[in-house]
Amino acid sequence: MRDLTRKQQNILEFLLTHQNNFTYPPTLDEVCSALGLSSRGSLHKHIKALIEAGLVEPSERKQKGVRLTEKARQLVPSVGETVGTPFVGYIAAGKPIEAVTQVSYIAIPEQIKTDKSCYILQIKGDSMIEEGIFDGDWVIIEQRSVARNGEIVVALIDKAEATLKFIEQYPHETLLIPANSNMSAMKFKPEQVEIQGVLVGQMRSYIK
Amino acid sequence: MRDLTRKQQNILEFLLTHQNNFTYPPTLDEVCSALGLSSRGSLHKHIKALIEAGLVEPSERKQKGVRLTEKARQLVPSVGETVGTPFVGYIAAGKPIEAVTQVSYIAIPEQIKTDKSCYILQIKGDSMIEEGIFDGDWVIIEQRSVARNGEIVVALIDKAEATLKFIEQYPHETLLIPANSNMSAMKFKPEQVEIQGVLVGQMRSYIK
DNA sequence: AAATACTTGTTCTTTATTTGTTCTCTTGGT
DNA sequence: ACCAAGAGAACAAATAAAGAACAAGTATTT
Repeated sequence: MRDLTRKQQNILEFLLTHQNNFTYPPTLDEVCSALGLSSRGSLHKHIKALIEAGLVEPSERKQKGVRLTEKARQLVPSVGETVGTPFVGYIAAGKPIEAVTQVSYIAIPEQIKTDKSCYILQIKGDSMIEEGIFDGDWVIIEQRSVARNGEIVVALIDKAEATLKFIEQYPHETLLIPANSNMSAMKFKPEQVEIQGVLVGQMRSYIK
Repeated sequence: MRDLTRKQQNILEFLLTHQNNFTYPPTLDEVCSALGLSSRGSLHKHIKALIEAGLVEPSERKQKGVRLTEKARQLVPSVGETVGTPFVGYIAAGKPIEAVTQVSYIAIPEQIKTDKSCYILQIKGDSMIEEGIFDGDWVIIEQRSVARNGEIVVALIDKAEATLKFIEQYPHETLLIPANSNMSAMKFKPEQVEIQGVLVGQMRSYIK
């Protein structure tokens, strides 16, 4: 195999960590937007290098998307190490999730994630301050659409605002409860609230 | 091998540690920022010395980062195993650090550690609860023996008790201040307090 | 089925950014 | 004076990005 540049390794890593997130192999455009690129042409050059290295199936102009070879799949990083978890954006109560232009991958320890598919958000705001979740903290969210009462969830309200709150669901209403005594619980009809994930881990940096 | 200066040994040490935590070698700029240098040019002089000593692969102007030679890797047999940051034990205010019998290594993200040598402790107790550090949380500590006022440190008191607190140091006294309004600050003579590290990161699991 | 519009993979050219390298100038310690 | 070390400027090659253009594939409409 010929040497890969750093960028090419990044792309390979992206493909490896996301082969489960796509139902079909992603098209060049999809990979582009996932990586924050705006030109298919730029990406294609990298893909070509991966094809030459025997890591991506040659596609012969068929529009089948980017498919990894068996060889690439066997590459998956050494023994039991956590692969990267995508850092997808910021969450601030009362606003939609603000996606980062370039999704980055953070290798987090298995202790603070689950074996289901997880993603990372960074907190803006103080609504969960009494739970020890501060402005600037990262939270690891397991992607799912149902939760048990008392769990902390990423909830999308009226398909517009995202927020991180405790959830309590009753037959005719759903409560979203902050952990901040200056704020009060909010009441919604169940169909207004869409669960986008459940909190499974948290981390914070004290540097700078 | 010709003699290395102290600085060159530091750089070699960094490179040896780095290779365990990342899939690709660092660029000169990355090494610079890891070591607190602000000039690539200065660093390059040292790298050149390491190349001459046969410890770093010559790079022939390719942008491949600073790669160690096989010879260099064999210098440190132990690091091959010690991937990650060591989890060394539990810290509870008023007790010595309770070391775990078997040290384990956890791969933690760069974001919550520094490039210096770090270790992990698990918290027992509530003395830092208002800082969002809860019972059961893990904290990442950078090993050093000096701290600035206002930093959170692992302090060993009278060579007997370990504790995690804010520190304030004055010429004739040292204050250790909890983040829990039920507890009060403690006052010591400077020589009673030995700093064992400074808090740089924290993480928490919500999985039962 | 044929005609049409839209996607997708591919190639190329141009422009921008990153990286390794070399130099010169300073600083601080011995 | 000597040395290790650092800052910073300058440069060329390597790498990456954007965008235009095109053809073969796919989808939609007629």
